Amino acid sequence: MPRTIAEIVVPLPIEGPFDYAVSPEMAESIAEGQRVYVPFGNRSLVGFVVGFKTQSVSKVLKPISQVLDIIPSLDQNAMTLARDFSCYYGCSLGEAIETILPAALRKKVRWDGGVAAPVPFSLKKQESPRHVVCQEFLDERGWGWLCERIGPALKDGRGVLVLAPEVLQAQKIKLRLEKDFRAEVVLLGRRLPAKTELEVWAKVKSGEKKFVVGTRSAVFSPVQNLGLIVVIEEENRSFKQEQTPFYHARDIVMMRARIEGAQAVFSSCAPSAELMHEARCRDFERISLLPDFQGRMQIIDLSNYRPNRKRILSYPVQTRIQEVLKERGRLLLYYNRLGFYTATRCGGCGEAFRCQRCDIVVPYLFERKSMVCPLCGWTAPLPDVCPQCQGKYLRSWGIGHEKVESECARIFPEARIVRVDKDTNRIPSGGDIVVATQAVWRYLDELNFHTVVVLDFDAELSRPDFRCGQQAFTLLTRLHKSAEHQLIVQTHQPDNYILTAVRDGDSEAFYKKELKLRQESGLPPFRHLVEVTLRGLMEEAVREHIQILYEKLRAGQEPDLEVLAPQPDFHPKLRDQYRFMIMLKTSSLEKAHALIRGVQKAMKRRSRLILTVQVDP
DNA sequence: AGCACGCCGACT
DNA sequence: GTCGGCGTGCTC
Repeated sequence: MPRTIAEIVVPLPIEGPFDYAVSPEMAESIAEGQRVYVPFGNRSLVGFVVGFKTQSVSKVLKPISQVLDIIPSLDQNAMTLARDFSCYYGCSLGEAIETILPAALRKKVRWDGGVAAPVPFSLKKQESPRHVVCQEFLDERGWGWLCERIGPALKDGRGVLVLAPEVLQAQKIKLRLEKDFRAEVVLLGRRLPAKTELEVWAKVKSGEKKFVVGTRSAVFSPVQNLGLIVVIEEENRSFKQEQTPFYHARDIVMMRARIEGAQAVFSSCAPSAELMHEARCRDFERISLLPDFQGRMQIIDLSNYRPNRKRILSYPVQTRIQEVLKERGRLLLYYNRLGFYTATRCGGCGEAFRCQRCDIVVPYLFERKSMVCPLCGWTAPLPDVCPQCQGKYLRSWGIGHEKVESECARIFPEARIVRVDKDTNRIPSGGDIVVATQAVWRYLDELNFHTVVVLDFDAELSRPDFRCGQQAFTLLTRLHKSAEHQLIVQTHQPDNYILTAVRDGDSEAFYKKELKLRQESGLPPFRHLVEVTLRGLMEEAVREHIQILYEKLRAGQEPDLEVLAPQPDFHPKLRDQYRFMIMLKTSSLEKAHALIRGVQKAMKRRSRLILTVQVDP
């Protein structure tokens, strides 16, 4: 086909593509997947060539100003991935491409394609390889097993991509892989300086480097002849991008595996229920290398000990701590609530102090001598008098992790106590008792304890998040390993399925029950959730428009496209913005996105209201 | 997403 | 009489 007109998409939330005239001298070199610089409205943008045609419905075509790539930044596989991405997440193709490319290539820079043109690899693709879920800790055994999977892929000359949830882990894994395989491994991801990212990216794309490790965004690494994708700690929420276009690396792994004929290997001590369901439906190979922890876990039913809210340590736990200390054992007390007190109230007017920007009751941090908003970081010292009524009697209450620390100091005066929270920036050494929030997670590989105590298991289940059960299961599974002798859990619901599954080492029981609950509620992985969020500075405006939005969406409801009534978001106010959301339930994302797109177009675009769409939040 | 165009309120 | 607020439409 003569290349007289190019179809070009731009990285904006608008459907394309747009047609542009190709000058005769460009016609020779222009190709699909290239970046181009094009006039767009009254400005110019970096766009992407997605096709060619000889006729256009548009009367006047603007010419492409410049072709920015010699070798297309996006090869055939990347283009297919971008298309799948935009359909799945309901964003424009241009936005999808922008997320796939390294940051440096989103700007108007020429790119010559790196050192060498891609070597034409043999197109020997495995015939839909069987994916694997392995329940394991990355201990000697688990690591060995993983290496046995990576070795053959490398030997076949195929590319290998390894994803870890955090940069620190990715770096450690890189070193470990380099040592074990005596091969060069490159680290790739958005955290690198843009220039470095581009350099490494180019070497990967050219086929010069084919062993890549990285975090979430590395899932887009243009690894050539991709044979294997390994996902470490698959259930970790870091694999979900928390900004538009809110993609989940696991979804991208599955897309790429399909497009490129690669095998996916998921490693986790507690894989997500979503993955386990897919493993069952699509017949993944399933392996468990989990050690037997039978008899290590003890459940303390708090109902048996006169519930006293001021006592965070039940009598049997106190006794146990005393014993462990006597044996010179080390303890971890897990308690995921920051601060000394969790709230402060004026005795006069009864008002609790809230963050001005997020409208939540703020905890008091003893170490910082101030109230700190856990959402936006707003901080203020406790005032002497109530700003509302000038009352002098301010009262703080509620137990935070600092309070747990001070309780321990009082009850066990001889023990050295260390605290771990998100302000801690190194592995806590020493200390007989470590009091920690969820921030301790990143140190768990380095730390082992004689005994681990989960002080408030019920709190883990009280969040309004349908995945909190999964997270509680992951937490307990992980802590079970760190507790060399005993894991003690304080709870009011000793028969909870998560607790019993972990205690009995019966993860199947957990997945069975968890998936049954999800199915009954029509939640992922059985149906997709699409969350439409509207946010803005004026509460009334947001309320009013979420209602309008709801009515329009509801008009397009279908049997398999359920539109739920508007609700305040999980954080109804965040950094001065009010947030409301509407949830759609469907098994067809195309349907949901089509409906939302239509409604968005029909809705008057009100000033300063921001609408975001999230698939499976 | 930007940006221009266009229609109604408080100012040099 | 205008400056400028925001609501609306368009971008090949």
